[in-house]
Amino acid sequence: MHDLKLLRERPDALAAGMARRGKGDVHAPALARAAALEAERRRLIVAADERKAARNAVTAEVAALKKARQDAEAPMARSRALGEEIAALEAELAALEAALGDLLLGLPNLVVDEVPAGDETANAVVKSWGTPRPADEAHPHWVIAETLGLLDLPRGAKVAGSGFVAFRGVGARLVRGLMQFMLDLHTREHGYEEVWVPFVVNRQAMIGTGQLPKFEDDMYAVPGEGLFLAPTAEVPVTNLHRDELIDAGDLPRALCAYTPCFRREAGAAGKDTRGLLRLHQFDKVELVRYETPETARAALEALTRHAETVLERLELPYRRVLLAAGDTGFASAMTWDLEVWSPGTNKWLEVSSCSWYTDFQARRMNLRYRPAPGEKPRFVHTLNGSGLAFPRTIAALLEHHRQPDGRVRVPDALRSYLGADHLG
RNA sequence: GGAGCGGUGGCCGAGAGGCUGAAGGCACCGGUUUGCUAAACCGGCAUACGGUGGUAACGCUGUAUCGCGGGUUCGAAUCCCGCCCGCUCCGCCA
Repeated sequence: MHDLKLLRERPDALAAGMARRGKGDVHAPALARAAALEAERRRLIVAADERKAARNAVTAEVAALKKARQDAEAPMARSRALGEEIAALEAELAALEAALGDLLLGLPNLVVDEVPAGDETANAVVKSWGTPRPADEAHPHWVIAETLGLLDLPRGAKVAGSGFVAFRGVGARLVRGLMQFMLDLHTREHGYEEVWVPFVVNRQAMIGTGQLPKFEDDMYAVPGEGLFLAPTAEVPVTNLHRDELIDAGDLPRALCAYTPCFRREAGAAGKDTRGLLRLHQFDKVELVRYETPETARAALEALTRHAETVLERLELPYRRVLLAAGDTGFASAMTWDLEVWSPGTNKWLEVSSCSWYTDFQARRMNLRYRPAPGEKPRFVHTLNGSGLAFPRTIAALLEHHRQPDGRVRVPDALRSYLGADHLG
């Protein structure tokens, strides 16, 4: 959500910013319409406010007359007439603001200057870590996992459909171990507060972080309840402080949470569907930060390092990719993806997306802070990133640490959680 | 699911048709006093959206806001209806 003042005073800047996302002027009609509605909105406010002021004056007259026990019928009639005009203007205003709100909620965030313009072909690898194991397409993770009995794809599909998986035995324990390992790392070494949150969220929360209204088709809805299965912990965790005014002394705040994530992936049928690459339900530990505008950029680097540390401890080669404007998510102003190397599929797999939302989400959530006593509230800057998503991490782990004897070496960091140094 | 009670500013808490953007307190800010701190005293202290003046910080001004949405009324924090949330009790339940 953008500041209406920006729409009014710098519509060109808004349009230019949207254009950097590389999809031509797709937002130009909405911007033009929003600007027109905004002008009309002000006209209606002025008209309505004038009449309200008049009514308030008339009402005071009535009170004075009544107190003096005099006839007040004339001002009462005037007030009634004003009331009807006000009601008509307000009805018009409400309809207009609803339309304007819909338009504004559908406009993406502006990216910051250091984000390259263009589509995903302009994405830039800014960092690499580790030595990727040569491609070994004979041993993709789904083969390794089924051979070792970690994963039961057919039975997952049996109970919920394709895109839902069952882990078994040591595989299930691996999931639990990853959850504990990641939460321990972020809480003990990176200073995050662990939270455990609802896995379903209401519509307002989904609007707050930007999933709605635009991406409703990708979400699982709970019929009749007005609820959605959380597509990422970003939604329940970031919305925890919705509609709050935070003391500056309480910033920054760093929260981390494990949650399952549910995504319909409505437009993705047939793409990367083997094994653990793309699921309707998966697990993730998420990092969320509330920052001031001054600290937010540095916090994005810090949060991304926290996610990278997970990969380093798991001894998995990865690279950091700065997303170009056109590939940057709807609500994000800047995103670094972390991609882990998957020798079994000969691909880099996205396992984390670390984003800085500037004040875009905070406006939608009405999440503010007071910089100093006596100063006016400002919107908080929000950030989040996976630290990490489990399935692709597991895929890379199995493929990368597979030994010639077919067993999988467990990295040191994970051994105490699994109680074993090998799988299989 | 049923019954009762409640939701007021950053926080606590009065108010029960007009004099209430809202008493009082806490917190916070400025000042007086003070060896320092504390205390005491004086003053200040909501937000949003408009209009207007200023490069701006901000000033002046209007409107709205007492959980949300409707209604009654010349006028609603206050009365009525619906909804949401919280607490207590009952029922059901892992």
